[in-house]
Amino acid sequence: MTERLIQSIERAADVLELFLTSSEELSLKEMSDRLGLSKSTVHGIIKTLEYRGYLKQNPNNLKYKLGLKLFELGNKVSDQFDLSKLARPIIKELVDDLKETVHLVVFERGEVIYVEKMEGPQAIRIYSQVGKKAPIHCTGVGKSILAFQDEEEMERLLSNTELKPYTEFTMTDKEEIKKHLQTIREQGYATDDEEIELGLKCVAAPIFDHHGKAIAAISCAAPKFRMGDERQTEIIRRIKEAAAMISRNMGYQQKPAHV
Amino acid sequence: MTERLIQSIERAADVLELFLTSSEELSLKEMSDRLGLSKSTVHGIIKTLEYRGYLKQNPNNLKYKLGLKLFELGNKVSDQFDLSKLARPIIKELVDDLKETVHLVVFERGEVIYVEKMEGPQAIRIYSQVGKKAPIHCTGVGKSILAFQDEEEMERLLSNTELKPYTEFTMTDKEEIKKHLQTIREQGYATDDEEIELGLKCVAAPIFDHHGKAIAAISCAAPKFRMGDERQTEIIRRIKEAAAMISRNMGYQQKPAHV
DNA sequence: GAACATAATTCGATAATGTCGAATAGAAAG
DNA sequence: CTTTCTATTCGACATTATCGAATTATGTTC
Repeated sequence: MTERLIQSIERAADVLELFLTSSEELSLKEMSDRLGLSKSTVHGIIKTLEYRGYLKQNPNNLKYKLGLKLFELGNKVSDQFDLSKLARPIIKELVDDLKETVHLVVFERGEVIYVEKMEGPQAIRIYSQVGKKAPIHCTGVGKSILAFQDEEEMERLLSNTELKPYTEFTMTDKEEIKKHLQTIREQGYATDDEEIELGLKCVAAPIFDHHGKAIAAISCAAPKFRMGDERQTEIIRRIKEAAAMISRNMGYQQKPAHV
Repeated sequence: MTERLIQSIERAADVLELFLTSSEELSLKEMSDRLGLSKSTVHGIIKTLEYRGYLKQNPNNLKYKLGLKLFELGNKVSDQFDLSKLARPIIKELVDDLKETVHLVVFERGEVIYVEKMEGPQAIRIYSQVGKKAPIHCTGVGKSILAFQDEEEMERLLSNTELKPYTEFTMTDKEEIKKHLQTIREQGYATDDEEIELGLKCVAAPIFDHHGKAIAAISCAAPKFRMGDERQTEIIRRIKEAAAMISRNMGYQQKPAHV
């Protein structure tokens, strides 16, 4: 298959994706510089995107930011995820019972992305990470998905990722992580013990599609002081149960080897 | 300014926006038919969008749906809304005190779109409408924004909108609505009494930017049985207060005529 | 399981369209 | 008011997106 991709659409995508890495407004010049394209080219792209509501120009400084049309489309996406729809009531029940925050992530194109979040009543932070990428080496969800990929994919993912240390407990050695993933595979769940944020503990389990591929995960996050051994055991049970339930609803039949 | 828009980017936008009106997956043929373009043209567009993560092909039926990249971008949008960031803590306080669901909408390009939602503990429906359009003639937020546009804009909006009846209480007569908007202007808030959904009452107030233009609104929604006269008066007070606070933080100075 | 029907994908030729560099207009800074 | 940015427009040209036809894949019926 000779990819016959359309240049100007790719460039439009390049423009939009500039905003993923910089949280501020961008000027035409900044964009054309960063993309290595002429100003007039980028200008044409930008004006088209603006006309369609994908970008919005700030009249004060003439800079651009992402437009509402993307918001509309973005919110339509999760509607189209059978997974989200299907998982939502199960997550709701988890939150109601455990009174802690539960996340749903999906794994696509080598990225783990938060798609759903329900906060427990005791939630402290209101800041959402929905729509953001989860690091694969230091989150429960990332590790539980990683652990159930085939050897090749796992290797590829670990190599393509900067194993950035978030806290003093973050594992940054590839071999150490791979050994740890083995344990996760055996247990059927992953934990994150202050590996991404001090004081935060997480329990996560993978969700399988009908092919048996780990395509998503759910996790329960709580401050460390509310995640003692006994309670953690209870949460592990519930998270594994919920993940298995969602997997089953996704058409996953076969009992996994690790159960 | 002769618009020099880029055709293939516009067509890519056309493709994506097909998904806003149909909630199912779409096949290549459906899309090329609906757009009146050749299959190969649309195919090129689709494959580019898929390659970049804006579309995703379902391997079972070869149909396409929106991709995760849009989800990522969409969630980045609200980060860039100063408004959302700024309003969030104020909304949070409202929800905590009133124990009811509060919405934030913004008005852009002639559309009123839900951008933020916080549910009270007694919320019944978990289904979110974030990212969706609010009808302007039968929602508190829609009406409160409408009421504070200039005559010309108001007329234009009312004419371009199908005044669809959602319940037996929906106002569908343009003149009746315009008269009602006058009252809203005088009061500084709008209510929705089962106009969009039976059993649901709403109180909303507009938010003004530094030019004094109504660019957003917040509302509090509750089942009718929890919105008696006395409680409604309290909610009106709180919603107006919150909207005024947000407006002030947006740089709105001048006291509006209606206060 | 073969034959048909329908849809997806690829290919080649062509004209249209997106691209660039230069010119102009518009802000901001000195 | 001049200078220096940056945003925007314009004209010419070659690239590139487009279409229709051909091919491959899928799934449907008997």
